[in-house]
Amino acid sequence: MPQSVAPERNHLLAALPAEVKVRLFPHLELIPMELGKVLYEPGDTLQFVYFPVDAIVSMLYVMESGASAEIAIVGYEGLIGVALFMGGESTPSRAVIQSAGNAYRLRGQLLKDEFCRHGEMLLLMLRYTQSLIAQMAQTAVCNRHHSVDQQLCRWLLQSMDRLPGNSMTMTQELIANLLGVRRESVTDAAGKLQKQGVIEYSRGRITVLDRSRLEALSCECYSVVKKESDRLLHTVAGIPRHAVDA
Amino acid sequence: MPQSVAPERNHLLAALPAEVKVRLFPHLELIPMELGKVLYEPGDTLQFVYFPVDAIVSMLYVMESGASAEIAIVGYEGLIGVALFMGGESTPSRAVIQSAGNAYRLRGQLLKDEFCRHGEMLLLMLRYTQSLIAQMAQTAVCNRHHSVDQQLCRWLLQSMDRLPGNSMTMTQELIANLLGVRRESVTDAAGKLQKQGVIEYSRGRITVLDRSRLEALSCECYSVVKKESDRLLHTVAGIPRHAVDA
DNA sequence: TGTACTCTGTGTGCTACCGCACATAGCGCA
DNA sequence: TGCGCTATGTGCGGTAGCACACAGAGTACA
Repeated sequence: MPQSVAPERNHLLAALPAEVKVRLFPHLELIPMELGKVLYEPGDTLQFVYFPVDAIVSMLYVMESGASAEIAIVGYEGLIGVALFMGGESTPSRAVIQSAGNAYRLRGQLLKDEFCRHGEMLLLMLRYTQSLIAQMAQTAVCNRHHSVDQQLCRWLLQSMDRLPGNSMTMTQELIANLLGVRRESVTDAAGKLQKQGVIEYSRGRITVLDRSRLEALSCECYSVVKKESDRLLHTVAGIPRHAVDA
Repeated sequence: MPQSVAPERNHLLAALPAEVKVRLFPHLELIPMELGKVLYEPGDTLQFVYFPVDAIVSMLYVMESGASAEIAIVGYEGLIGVALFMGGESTPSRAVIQSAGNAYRLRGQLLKDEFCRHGEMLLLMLRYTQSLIAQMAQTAVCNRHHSVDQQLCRWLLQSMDRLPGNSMTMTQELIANLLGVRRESVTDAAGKLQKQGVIEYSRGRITVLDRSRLEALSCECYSVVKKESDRLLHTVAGIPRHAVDA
């Protein structure tokens, strides 16, 4: 399936000008991303950046106690490893594959070389970083003010946006880790949604049945983040957000 | 007191190479920052960036319900308005003066011009932005996992780091808004600290009496953020963090 | 076919924080 | 000196989420 993993399925790669593509694409490596694999640990010096095409990666913070929380979700619309071009080379977060798939990876040095040409690539990367900032900020307030029920809805929507179809492989245990809550709380929240016919799940597979209802039940955080990242990136890429290659 | 408001009291301005200072400093305007004033609202197109010298600014997210939460604190170590050079021109957050003082402001266009020279300024701004990202991420997990007691300690430390001396003007009501909790919860937490002799307060003035104890009572978030921003910026600026002009 | 394991459901008691209501106390200003 | 405002203290009932314990049920694999 050479077409279904074209680099352009990543929106950032797709948005690059032709001349940049010519320089970079030969150096892209398609890497299979297996569920649960860790792309980098806090403090690791980043060697690569990853452009997901059909995988989803979680940026996760882990505390001393072992408790954790997801601070951002990255899929085909983005990239993993902004610290590399921001100058820090590493971050205090962990990057974990949340949904299996593929990603293109690029040697950090090559990205930096392109970055230092100060062309469209730099501008695009910075705008993407700003959308990531918006997502993280919203996560912070969401953690403060919204119920697990609402957050589960938000999380499902954000994940589904990055996947083809309307179902995904994901246990409640895993969702709980990402949201930073108890597994039982997720069971409760998911049970309510299932009773209402909004989602359906069994043994690690979740299907969204009524997306509009899910949006209504979610907190505002979902749409705020979506609007902001559309504003920052959509016009650039010129590619509809839900575009999925057949 | 011309010396006490030298642009170099802002660490980012201080860290610029001499030739950049020559270009930019003539355009800096010293602006008094009054408590509670809003520098920008969500969605505003930013006209200026602000480099605080002895003021503190909160980046605040306000929800539809009116509930709010601080996502980052900015003082003399940083700048307000990263969205300007990140390419988005605006952000979904609000910037409010949390502690009165002064800041130098610079026309956005001048900053962007300098930014587009792709010199040291660009690198410095990006590294600062990364430290801001770290602070926001930590705020997100802190909101999820730590008690109001711990968060109050963290917040006091982060604020005190940005002020000379060991006291500040701040009501519990205001702190509650920033932390996104009830005023009474802050009263409780502050009362405990006062009973232990860690802080002392009355009618809108808080004094830290035992800083090391405050650090011990705080969650790890304080030191994690501090270490990361030191790593990203300290070596650059070459200026000790607690340096306060006499 | 059955066994082992993983995923999900449920109950009990506990704590932190919330929302509201109201009491006290320091400070500014007439 | 006293009035009024603002900051702080406190109590009470409600609820969300936690920790722990354990029960059922689906799936995989022998």
